[in-house]
Amino acid sequence: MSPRSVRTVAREKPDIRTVASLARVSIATVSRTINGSSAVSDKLSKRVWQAIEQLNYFPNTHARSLVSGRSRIVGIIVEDITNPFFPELIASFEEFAVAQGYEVLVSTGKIENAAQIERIVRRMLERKVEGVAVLTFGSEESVLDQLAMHGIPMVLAEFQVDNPQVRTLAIDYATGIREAVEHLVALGHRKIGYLAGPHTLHSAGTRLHCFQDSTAACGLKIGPDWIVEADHTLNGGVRGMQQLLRLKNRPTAVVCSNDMTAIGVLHAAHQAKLSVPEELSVVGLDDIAFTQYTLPPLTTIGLSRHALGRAAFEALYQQAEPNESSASKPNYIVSTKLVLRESTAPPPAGR
Amino acid sequence: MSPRSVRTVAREKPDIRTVASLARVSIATVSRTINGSSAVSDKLSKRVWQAIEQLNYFPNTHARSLVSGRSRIVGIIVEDITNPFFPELIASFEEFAVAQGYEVLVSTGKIENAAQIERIVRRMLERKVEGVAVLTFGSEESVLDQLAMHGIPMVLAEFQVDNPQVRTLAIDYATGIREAVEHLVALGHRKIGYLAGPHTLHSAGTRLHCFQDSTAACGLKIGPDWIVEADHTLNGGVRGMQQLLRLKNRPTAVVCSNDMTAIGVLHAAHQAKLSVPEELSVVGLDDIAFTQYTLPPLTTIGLSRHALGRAAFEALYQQAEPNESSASKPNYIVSTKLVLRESTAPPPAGR
DNA sequence: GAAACTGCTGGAAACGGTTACGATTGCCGG
DNA sequence: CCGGCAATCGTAACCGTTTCCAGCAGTTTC
Repeated sequence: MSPRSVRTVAREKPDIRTVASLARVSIATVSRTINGSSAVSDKLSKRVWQAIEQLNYFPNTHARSLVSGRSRIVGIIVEDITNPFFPELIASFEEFAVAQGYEVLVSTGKIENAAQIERIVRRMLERKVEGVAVLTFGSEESVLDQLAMHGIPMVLAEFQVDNPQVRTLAIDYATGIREAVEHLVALGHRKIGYLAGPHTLHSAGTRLHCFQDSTAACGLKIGPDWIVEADHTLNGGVRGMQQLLRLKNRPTAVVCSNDMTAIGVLHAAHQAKLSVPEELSVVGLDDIAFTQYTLPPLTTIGLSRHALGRAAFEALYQQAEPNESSASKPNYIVSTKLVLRESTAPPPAGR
Repeated sequence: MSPRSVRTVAREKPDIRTVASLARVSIATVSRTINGSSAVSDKLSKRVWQAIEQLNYFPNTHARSLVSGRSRIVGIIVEDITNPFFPELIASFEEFAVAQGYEVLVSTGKIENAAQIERIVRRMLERKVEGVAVLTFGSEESVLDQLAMHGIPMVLAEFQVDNPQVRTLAIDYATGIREAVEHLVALGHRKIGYLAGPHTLHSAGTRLHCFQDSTAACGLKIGPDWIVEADHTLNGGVRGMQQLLRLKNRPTAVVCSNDMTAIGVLHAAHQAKLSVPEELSVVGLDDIAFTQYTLPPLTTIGLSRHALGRAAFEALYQQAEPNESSASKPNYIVSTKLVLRESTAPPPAGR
């Protein structure tokens, strides 16, 4: 009738049966040639592929995962979509997942109460994910427990857990952070402050330890009020810096647990008429894109979200794919390194 | 044997059959009470819910969508995950989708050649999405065509298309942009530049038109080289501003097609020792979180990603849910408004 | 008091694949 | 020429739901 019906007519979606009959073989053979699950003669295989091509056929994912029990879906849980680090991490994770024919189910949004946890676990379970990457704050241990209870493989960053279903991605914060404090020390700084991440976040803890180790190794004495806990947000950085500014004896440099914090610090310093880097040096961590465009451009410890996303997916993939010939359980290591820009300089003359 | 086996034992996942036999009813009845697809007596209904509760049962999504033909998955396609606007948009979209029991399939990543388009369409088709929100650059028309050809409902921002399967979200850029130029004019500016988005992006086109209409309405004459095309990235903003700076007669204010561009402008101005806002006023568009923390904080035209994400999902939902009693095809409107911060001021004395 | 409805309920047939199992074929050595 | 074995293929069972259809009470209507 209407012309539009022509455009959307799209002849019936082809069956596996359609393919089989066009190729004059059984549906079992079609399935086998598609999945390579068992040998098919060249002659038939050719006919089948030809029919598939001709019909523009592709298998119905739902039927497939219903019978095989494998969904080819992996989940990823992050909390702070506002920090550009995470979108890029998700994008990378997705890239590798899609390349292997997996789809990814993303859960963003803070998770604060039992109902939300329940909801996330439910989503993952309903769609029968084959694994979940948990890259979040630390408040989610109960998510881990529930997922583990259902036997779902997981991977998490920088947080050892005794469950064999859980793999840990080792991130070498130590190197980058050491480079950063050595850099500051070389510039002449002796009083270095630290804006930590939330104590609930495990990776924030290891970052802090790396900082403490590095300063100790350099023979620095770090005043206890030079270390203040922020929350990895812009505003947290502002407040943290304001707290440092109230000190009578304050640091001449401050390293931050992430870039968002550092950008907040820049803002707070400017408000207080403190010029960076002349009167205060600051270094961030993550190397998000914005750090190149702050005033001044931020010296920061680079951490590749691309590498992290890849490692996260691969760790999952290995557990999901039974045929993957590696009984090994490699310790994925993601490295970090200092990238110098313009937010660091020697401390002001009077120390 | 090992203690761990206890933790992951997780008795067999309950069937619909398990529920049925525990409740002493047929599986048809269980299905009906769950879906409310047809009346079930109170007595049986109660027994069924009780059994569900007791077994901690939930339906197998794959089986469900195999037979029903409905996947309860919607897709969303964005290109620039690096612009914080989009992650927040995705998060909002996801929030509303999940609230309605939908799952969302995200496709990020630039789409530049036919193979990538093919890949995206394939992903959406394989998982049988019930609709797709396309919020991207303009280069993807062939994605639209292919999706439309398969009869998949779509929603896109600010881009009219003649296909009835496609709904358009109207975004009221006019108001916010008018407020912005009126604001600048009130401050005394008469020479206003514009850093446009890529011409391939339709919404960038309408933004530009709004700017031109507003300046015309104010009786301003805009020099042709005051309008330069950027690409909505940080670096694009830098380059665009540098181009404006090369002009002998350059604008005293510049409005940008988005915040990323504006932040780039701030950076370029600083490099050129131009102080904002004293020597140059700049206004962005989007109101991403970072604009509060730039130096100076950016005056920008706010556009709620929350509202946009909601509108996008609802437009899709309406097309997907047959029972939704609205034959109406509402024009979703998302509004914009100017938010004043510190990047605008009267032009320097000598005009 | 039978016929015609109404409202619930259960049996069984799909949905579109994968895969266990058996059947068929071809090739080989004896 | 025959038995045996490996390679290949087809038949049918199954995955966990939804839903059509028929059955069966309990009412209502003549």
